[in-house]
Amino acid sequence: MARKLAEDKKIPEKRPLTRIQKAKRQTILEAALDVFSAEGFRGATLDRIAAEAGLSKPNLLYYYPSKEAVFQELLSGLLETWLDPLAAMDPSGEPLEEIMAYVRRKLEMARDYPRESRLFANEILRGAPNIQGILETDLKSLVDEKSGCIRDWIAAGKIAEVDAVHLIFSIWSLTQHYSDFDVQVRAVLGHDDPYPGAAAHLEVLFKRLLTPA
Amino acid sequence: MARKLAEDKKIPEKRPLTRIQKAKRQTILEAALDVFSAEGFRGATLDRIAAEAGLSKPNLLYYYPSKEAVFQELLSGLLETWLDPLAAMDPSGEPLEEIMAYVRRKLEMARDYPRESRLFANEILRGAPNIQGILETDLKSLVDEKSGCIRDWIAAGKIAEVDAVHLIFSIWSLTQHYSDFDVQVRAVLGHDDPYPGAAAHLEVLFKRLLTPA
DNA sequence: CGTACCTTTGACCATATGGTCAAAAGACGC
DNA sequence: GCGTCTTTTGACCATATGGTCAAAGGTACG
Repeated sequence: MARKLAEDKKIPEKRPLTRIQKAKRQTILEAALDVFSAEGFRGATLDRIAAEAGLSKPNLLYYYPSKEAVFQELLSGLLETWLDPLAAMDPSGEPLEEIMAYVRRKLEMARDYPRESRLFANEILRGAPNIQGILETDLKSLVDEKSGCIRDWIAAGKIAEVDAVHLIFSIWSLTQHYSDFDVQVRAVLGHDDPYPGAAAHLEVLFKRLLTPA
Repeated sequence: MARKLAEDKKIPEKRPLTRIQKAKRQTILEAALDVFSAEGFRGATLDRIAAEAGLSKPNLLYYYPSKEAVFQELLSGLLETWLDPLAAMDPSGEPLEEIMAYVRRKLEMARDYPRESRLFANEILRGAPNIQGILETDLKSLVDEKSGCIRDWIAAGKIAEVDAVHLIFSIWSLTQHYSDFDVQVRAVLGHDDPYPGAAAHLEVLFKRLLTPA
């Protein structure tokens, strides 16, 4: 039967995926997140992802055409979640509080979504082969917008003078450090939960940096 | 010929390596640093490392018994270099200046030795399978010592109150971010060199954080 | 030269891995 | 119960890759 006008391979190109298909794809992505974030792209194997998802390898490949396809869907799906907190920074809010809220939110994400954080770290470390374009367009324009907003706050004397873009980098690096370098942090800190201390420290750090003189 | 009393495999177990052997091993490590830092452990192949070093694969394996051996020697060889700047922090120096010097030194290393930085980042991201022990012993005791020193400075009123260990984490993350996340930084910043801006920003950040009230 | 050692390599091997395929097994509407 | 479509799988393939080996090519030194 000619399937619509689709250049299909496996899954029929009917617009709507069935519930079941969506669910299975979700299961696969979940398993893939586990494996990719722990082993990196090259280190991850389809067999392991399939096993983790409770499928056979050919069955996985029925839902996604290739290992790369899984990885890329995972990555692009996570990107928006990842940038959400920055996008949520409100130009009309109270400046210092907006920034502190962003810091807190970002640290919570590091704590609650370490796999996502590591997946990105991995991709960027490798030179971002899959998302360089997005970084240069979507990410850049988001940062441009928000750093402009920060600059306005500075000009209005609401927060102390800082380089707005490097401030954003600082927030990223200081928060993600606690997920990406988790083993190192824990090795140094012993077995206590690092996050309460981290939260308190970042609170101090950014308040001292940003509170107007 | 019975070779000494050695459980050798390839290279004879005579204590001193010849000049030539040292040189070749160095060449191999240099090539390995290139490849491992760019592709990660699993992504790197012996063929590529050998090619980069100008050797055949069996020849490389004559100098090192396995891929893992190359990686581990590389890693442990770099560790001390990597921790040097922290070790160099002088308890009897001028506190704020000692810390700022450490920050500057670390940022220079991020700029000048990005491969080393990425190699470590990679290893830690994977859960530090090869150096967890070292982190929990050598690294931990170095950090314990230096954070004690920082605490003394705080008690003496020389710098503002901060969590000493998280301060050290902050220095690591803020500086290494510029090498490990280089593509991202450059994607956002455009094509200018990020380092001058980074240096200025970190100067401001740590001075505001640490200057006593 | 000769000999004893060091170095290098082409050929080869076993395994891992991404991916294919045809056929079996379900689902579902009738 | 039947026919059609979707889903699943066992068997299989090509390639990549870490690693071995025996033999050839140096090298140093008497």
